[in-house]
Amino acid sequence: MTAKYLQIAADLTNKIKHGQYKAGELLPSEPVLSELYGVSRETTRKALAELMSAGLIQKLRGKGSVVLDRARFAFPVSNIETFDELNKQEQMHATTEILQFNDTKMPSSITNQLDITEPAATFVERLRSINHEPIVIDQDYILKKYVPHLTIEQAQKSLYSYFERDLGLEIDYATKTITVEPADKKVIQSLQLEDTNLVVVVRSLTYLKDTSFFQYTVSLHRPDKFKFVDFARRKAQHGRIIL
Amino acid sequence: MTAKYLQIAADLTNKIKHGQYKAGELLPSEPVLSELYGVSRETTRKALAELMSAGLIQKLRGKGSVVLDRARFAFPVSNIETFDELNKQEQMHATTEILQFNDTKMPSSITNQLDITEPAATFVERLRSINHEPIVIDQDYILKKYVPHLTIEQAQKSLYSYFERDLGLEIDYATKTITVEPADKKVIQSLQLEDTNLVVVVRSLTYLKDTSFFQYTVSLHRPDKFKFVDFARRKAQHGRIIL
DNA sequence: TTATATTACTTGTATAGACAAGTGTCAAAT
DNA sequence: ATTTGACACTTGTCTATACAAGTAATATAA
Repeated sequence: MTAKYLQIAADLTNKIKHGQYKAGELLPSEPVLSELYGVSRETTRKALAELMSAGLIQKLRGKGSVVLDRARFAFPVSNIETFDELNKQEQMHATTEILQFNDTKMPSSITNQLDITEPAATFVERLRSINHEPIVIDQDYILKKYVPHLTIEQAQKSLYSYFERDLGLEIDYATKTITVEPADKKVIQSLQLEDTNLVVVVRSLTYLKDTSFFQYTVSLHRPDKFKFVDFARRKAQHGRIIL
Repeated sequence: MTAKYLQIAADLTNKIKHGQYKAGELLPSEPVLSELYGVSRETTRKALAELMSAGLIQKLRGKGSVVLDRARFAFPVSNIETFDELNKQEQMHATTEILQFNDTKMPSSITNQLDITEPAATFVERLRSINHEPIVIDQDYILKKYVPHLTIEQAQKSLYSYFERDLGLEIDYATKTITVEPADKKVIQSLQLEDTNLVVVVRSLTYLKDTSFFQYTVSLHRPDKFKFVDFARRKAQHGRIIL
């Protein structure tokens, strides 16, 4: 049973998504929503806090909660985090080619910093293409401790749905860095780079709900196909540019 | 008077920062903290929720709140959002050269999407360098409606401190996109690009607390000096890569 | 007409209490 | 020795209530 406030948040999100509450309009006030859903005001406020942190509404003291216009930008790609989900939702001919698949250890650049007791890992390198254009190379190091029996078939599909649905792993948070770096010849060839030797490198350290580190990913993006979108509130700081 | 839960959050943040609570350790439990600060449990929980969303702790049901190791990465640059603050905190010889400063209108690419009634704006283009190395060009369009009398002296210093401290503007949220694009000759020269003609482009739309749009910024980064760090929880989605 | 209060809304903060649910320990039963 | 159960902890959810503070419209007084 999921919590009431999450159900309410999901319901409100849907209603915004489908235009029942339009950008620029005010949502019903907290007491009204509370009456509507049959919950206390605090529960309603928790639901609204979810929409707030997702950038869907802005709460204005003394006035109400406005629906933000960001919906226009955010929704078409919302909740798409993996290549596989993208493939299903959009009408695109997306393919995944496995370049490498073997046992290895977590790179020392990671184990140096995180004191990992069992560095045994599976390495998967995949080339992702859309409409026969290579877009990105994903290099994944997945700790054997949490995913002992990864097969090449699962890597062909979606790793995340295997982790979460089949294995029940609860992926919770990640730290990411984005840089631009020169690529080696193999990468240049795989991504069919022509005018440049630079690629966008996204490095992700992914953690489970219980704070255990379990996956390191290096994504090499073709610079002309890369776009990163961020919504950031001033105080609770997320993305940050370091000079 | 700032809220109790924010004071508690700030206090806990400091204590984590100064090693009073170390990475991997558990914070005192919610009832204990509540007793310590003399507040109710719900107030304590609000404070912990702040640390949670900042990525400082992870709450574990049935166990407690662990201090995350991310502190190591996040703190040296924490709260540094502007070039001016960076200059003060770090021991770096940072300079700002104003390339352009004039009246203009908000670009049509923006006014097309946001229906702005008064597009009159101030344009500021600045070249930022560290240790005599050019790092980034910032192009700011600031609506006259909110900042009528911007001077070249303020642009030389920090725009944000002028907006927030002097004018009392409450900056609240922003949408950002990061892409990699070819630069024109002027930019190539200013940034002293050699091996490439690509720059990292960060476009920001900045909004006030009352949801009014007031600033558009285009930052052109030298690719070899660019680094973006993000902490993202799985559900409340922030940074997102779009293919 | 203009300024000032009143009033009725809105969200923000804080409290006290209750129960659910997950974790770990230790004792008792098997 | 192993499993089971009770217990004492932890955080998660939800309620009901109260007051503070910001907004906007209206009525009142100057």
